[in-house]
Amino acid sequence: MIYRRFSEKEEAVFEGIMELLRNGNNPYKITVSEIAKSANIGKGTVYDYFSSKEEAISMALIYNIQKDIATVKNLVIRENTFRDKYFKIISLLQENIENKYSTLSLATNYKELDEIFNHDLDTKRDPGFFITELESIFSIIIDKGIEEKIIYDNETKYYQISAVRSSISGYLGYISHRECFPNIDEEYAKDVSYKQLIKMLK
Amino acid sequence: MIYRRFSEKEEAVFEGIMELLRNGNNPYKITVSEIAKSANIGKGTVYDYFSSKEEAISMALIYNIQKDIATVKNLVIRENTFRDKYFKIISLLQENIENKYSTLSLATNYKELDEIFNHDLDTKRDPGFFITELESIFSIIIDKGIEEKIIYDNETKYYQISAVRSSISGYLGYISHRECFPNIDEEYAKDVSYKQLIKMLK
Amino acid sequence: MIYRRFSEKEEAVFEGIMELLRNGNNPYKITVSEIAKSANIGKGTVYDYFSSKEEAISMALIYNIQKDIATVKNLVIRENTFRDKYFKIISLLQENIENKYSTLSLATNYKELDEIFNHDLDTKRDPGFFITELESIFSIIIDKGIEEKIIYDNETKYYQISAVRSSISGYLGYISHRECFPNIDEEYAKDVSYKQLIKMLK
Amino acid sequence: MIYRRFSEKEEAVFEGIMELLRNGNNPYKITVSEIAKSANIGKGTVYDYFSSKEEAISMALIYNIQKDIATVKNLVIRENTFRDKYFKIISLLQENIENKYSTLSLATNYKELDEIFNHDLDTKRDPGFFITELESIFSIIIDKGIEEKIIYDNETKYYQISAVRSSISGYLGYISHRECFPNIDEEYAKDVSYKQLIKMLK
DNA sequence: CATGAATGAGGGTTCATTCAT
DNA sequence: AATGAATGAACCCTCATTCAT
Repeated sequence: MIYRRFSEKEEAVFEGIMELLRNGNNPYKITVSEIAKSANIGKGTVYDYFSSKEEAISMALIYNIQKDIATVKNLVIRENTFRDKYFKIISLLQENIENKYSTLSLATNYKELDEIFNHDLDTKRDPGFFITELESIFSIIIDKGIEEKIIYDNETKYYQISAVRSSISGYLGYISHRECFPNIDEEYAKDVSYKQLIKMLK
Repeated sequence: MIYRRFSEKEEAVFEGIMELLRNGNNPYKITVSEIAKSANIGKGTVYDYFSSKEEAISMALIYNIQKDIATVKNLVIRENTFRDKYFKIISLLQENIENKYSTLSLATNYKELDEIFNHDLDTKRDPGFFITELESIFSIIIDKGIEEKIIYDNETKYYQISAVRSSISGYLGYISHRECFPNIDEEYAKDVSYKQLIKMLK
Repeated sequence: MIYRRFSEKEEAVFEGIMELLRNGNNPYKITVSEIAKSANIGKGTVYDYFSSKEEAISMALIYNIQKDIATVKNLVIRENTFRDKYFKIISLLQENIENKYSTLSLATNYKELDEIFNHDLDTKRDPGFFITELESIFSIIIDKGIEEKIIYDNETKYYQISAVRSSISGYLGYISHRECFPNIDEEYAKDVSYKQLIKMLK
Repeated sequence: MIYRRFSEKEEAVFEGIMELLRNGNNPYKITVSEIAKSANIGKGTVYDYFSSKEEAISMALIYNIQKDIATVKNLVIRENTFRDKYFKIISLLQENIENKYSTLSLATNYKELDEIFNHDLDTKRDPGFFITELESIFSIIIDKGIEEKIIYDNETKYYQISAVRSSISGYLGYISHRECFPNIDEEYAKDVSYKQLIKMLK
């Protein structure tokens, strides 16, 4: 999606913005002054590298979504079994969500980036980039499951991917509203999610 | 959550705000002038009924989420079979999402209401209200499925609810990113979602 | 200055305004809502009797200055000796000043009424009304002093009046900035003022 | 009271505000737009140097009171005789008062600065600063009078200072309401004031 | 008469953006 | 290249005034 390398200043701006978001700042309310201070550069410098505040924030988010997806992919690949891979991905997504500002929940709602920030980026050219990336990770997991014969390969690709998406969403729904499930602990919720995934794919 | 009745002007403001959102306005960028114009009242009048812009928008959203959930519930109850109820709910949620500004996706991310609008509402007192409401609808569907013996009752309540949430999320994921699935039509996606639900609960 | 009688509502407004001022409200910041509430009448009613907020406040002030001057005059006349009359007037002015909102200091700065409230009143017609009134009280005091032979009658009228004005101002200066004179008590300051008056008129 | 130096822009704001006041603008009604225009700077720039309109106005007034008192002091010191010093101070005060917006009458009513502008300044820390400054000038005059043996040194310091304050107030009362004294010319009023001063201190 | 709901002009303040240094 | 002082458009909100009831 964004292929070129970024200059030191650009990355400083990205990191400054993410720092602000991680500290609980509302992305629609952060100011250029705050960004500049957080990035340890002058306010005018932001405009030497970005043509508007919206662009800077949009690019910072996309940059981080990409980075986070890449990280998730690497760590999932590194796990050996189907079960470990699945538990890894839901743990990573959970971490991301709990990190106050979830780049990855933005990834699934990336339309917001365009609509809310009113800044076009390249989503027009490659609108499903993030989804595609995520689904490639899902594929890796499914392939492992088939290899391990834990799940069958008797459904369409769409069905399989959708099943992973569904079971993950189920777990993330629990995480996002844990207070609604006082009797359910994390372990159990993970097990339920895994069980549902297998049932769907058997 | 909000139990009292609203005055004519309050509802005009709510409707004005929803109209703006439906027309694609960014909720973080709409101005009091726009709200007043859209509601056909004077700017000052907004402040006779709400103490701030944030309050007006927050309340408009909550009001509409409640209304939309109630509508969904009524329409789902009205359907006769397990299958019809399930297809009804995913169709209604789809409609809501496609309406440009989805109150119900806000319902599942209602924390935003607090955090982004910085306005407390009553979510503090009853934070899981919307989720609880939605899950009561899921329960109705599950009960029907059990009654029809299409699904079994051999899993925990949490498992059952979570299964509905998962399979719905799966379908909504398709809807939200249809452009990523050029070969999949709506009918098929619905069928997949339904099949996954049944598999999880068998 | 204002000769006609005032209706019940008009006096309610006057009293409402004075109440607000006595409670420390800034006269340039009180609102019509506050005035109406303080006067226990509807906001619209204020405009049935006054053509603007400025007029209401101006008239309230003038009304009260007149009332206060009349009170001072009566109480000064009632005192029997030169000394008692002088001590009476400075005590009354002191009370007025210490009452948070001094109508009488406004009287000597009545230009403010016009300039600050931008409302013409009748000061154009009778600009020195208050001053003249106050000086008639000073005259009464002087006459008594001459009668008692405590002071002589060998200076011009202007000189005599000016002497009273000066010695009173001297005392009020002390009252207004008592914190600057930690070692001077009220009694002593009054005695000094009286002594200065006599010296000027001997 | 305010010891630090002011930047060019700060002084521009001060001068802009004073210009507005000298032109008869009500200090409670001047707007930030007017201030900015009068100071030849942008509206936003005011807020780079002052945190609110009230602060800007309060500081402008205090700054000018200080400057004016310092000027008065210098010019009074420069005069050689008791009589010249006294005539100098009343002339300077007269000028100040006639300048439409009298900083020095504010000095004697400096509580207004706090109360009316609702802005704290340092008056809390040093409430009598202006009064003390003025009285130090009065002292200079008195000392000269004693040196010249025109007045005696047989009264308390408070009495002496109070006498100067009184006689000055007497003259300023004439100036402020000249229309009430159609037969009295300025020269005569000054002579009366001077005579009263001497009588009080003999 | 009396009211207070409704209005919208106008105010203080913020902040994205520019540009001289 | 980097800065931050300066700007002014645009926002939220207040409140004097009106007018239908």
